Amino acid sequence: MRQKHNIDKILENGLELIREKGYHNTGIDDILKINQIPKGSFYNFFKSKEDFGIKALQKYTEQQTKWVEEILSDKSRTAFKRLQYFYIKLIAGNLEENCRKGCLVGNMTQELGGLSEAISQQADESLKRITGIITRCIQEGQEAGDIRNDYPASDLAEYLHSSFYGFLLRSKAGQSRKQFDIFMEIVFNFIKK
Amino acid sequence: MRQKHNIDKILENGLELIREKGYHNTGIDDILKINQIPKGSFYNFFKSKEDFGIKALQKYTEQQTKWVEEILSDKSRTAFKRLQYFYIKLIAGNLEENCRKGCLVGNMTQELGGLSEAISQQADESLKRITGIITRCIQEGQEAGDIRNDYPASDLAEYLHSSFYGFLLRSKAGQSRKQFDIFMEIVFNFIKK
DNA sequence: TTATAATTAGACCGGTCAGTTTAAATAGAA
DNA sequence: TTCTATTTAAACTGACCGGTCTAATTATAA
Repeated sequence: MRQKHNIDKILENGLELIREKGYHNTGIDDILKINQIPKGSFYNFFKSKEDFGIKALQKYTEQQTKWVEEILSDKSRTAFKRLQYFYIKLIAGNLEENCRKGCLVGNMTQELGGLSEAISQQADESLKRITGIITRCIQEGQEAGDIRNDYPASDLAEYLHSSFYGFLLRSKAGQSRKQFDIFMEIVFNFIKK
Repeated sequence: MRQKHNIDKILENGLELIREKGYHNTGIDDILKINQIPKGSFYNFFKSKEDFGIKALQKYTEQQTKWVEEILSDKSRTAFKRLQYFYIKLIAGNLEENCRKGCLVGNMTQELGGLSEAISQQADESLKRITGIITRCIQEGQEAGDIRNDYPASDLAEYLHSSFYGFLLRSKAGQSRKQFDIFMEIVFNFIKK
């Protein structure tokens, strides 16, 4: 029998809900309601809430990597400028949401990092995928000579992206704009050659 | 009537629970159980779960500030070395807990930042207190000449501490040791003169 | 057409959620 | 001692939690 409901759509709507409200603060019923599906269908597609969480994380990561890849492979800018543009875009999106939602990967890592081994693993995988893309861009910049090369590209990528998560977190409590300015100024001052 | 139960102790035990399991994943009943108190007493001391959360945050911040203040005012080391020592200690404590628990302020900011205005405010207040102490130490280092002075001390403090939260978050998903090494190496390379 | 398997549907399960209520115990003030 | 106010105690409320169950529906294969 062909599916009446669209699993991708269910994931996207649910993922957005978890990103906003958190994992434990989002009930299965909330996900059913926003998608207008009965419970039986949900448990036909996903074997548990945790399973849904993992698949939501995968879906989100797919979307993100696609977007990052696009920006960081645009050869019309230098690698350095591409990275700057990437984080400017990220920050702009965050400010539009009043810094209330953040990143699903970061949020779930924080909330479930010590609690669910399966979700920790998926989060780690997601983070590796993104930093992998950033690493390649930094490598390019190092070879071109606009990014410092006294550190391995992978370390600089880890530094860049992990730091960003810190400022993302900080902005959730308040004073958002200023935090991001400090991040952009200092971090890009450090990596430039 | 004098209190039979100790509010401070209730806060400390409850705070530890929330730090481990998260705010929404910790029930009032869990807090009652660990403290061996009935519900009536809890609601006699705290007007709601949110109220408990705020007071737990305050308690935790008190403890933290006291500890930070102690380390960062030890004049037997240079300001730079004091900061290094502070983060080494912080990281060591985190590794001991297998990076599973993190920081209550960070955790609650992430989980409740967009959801509870009252808790966001308390978290912001807590973060300001800590970065304030770090700022003063950096200022000292700038005057003594071992920390770069081309940025305001407050910006460097914000940079240091927010970045640290990012690495703390990252370590919850995996590869902990390596993340912290990158943090220490790069961040202190940047702030040194 | 009939048999089979996947999907849809929602009532239902025991347990837990934050919070209320009522009453007993206990303290200090008078 | 008596009065009053606070604290202790736990049963209780209605809503919601993740998850199960059975039945009806639907599509495909034989």
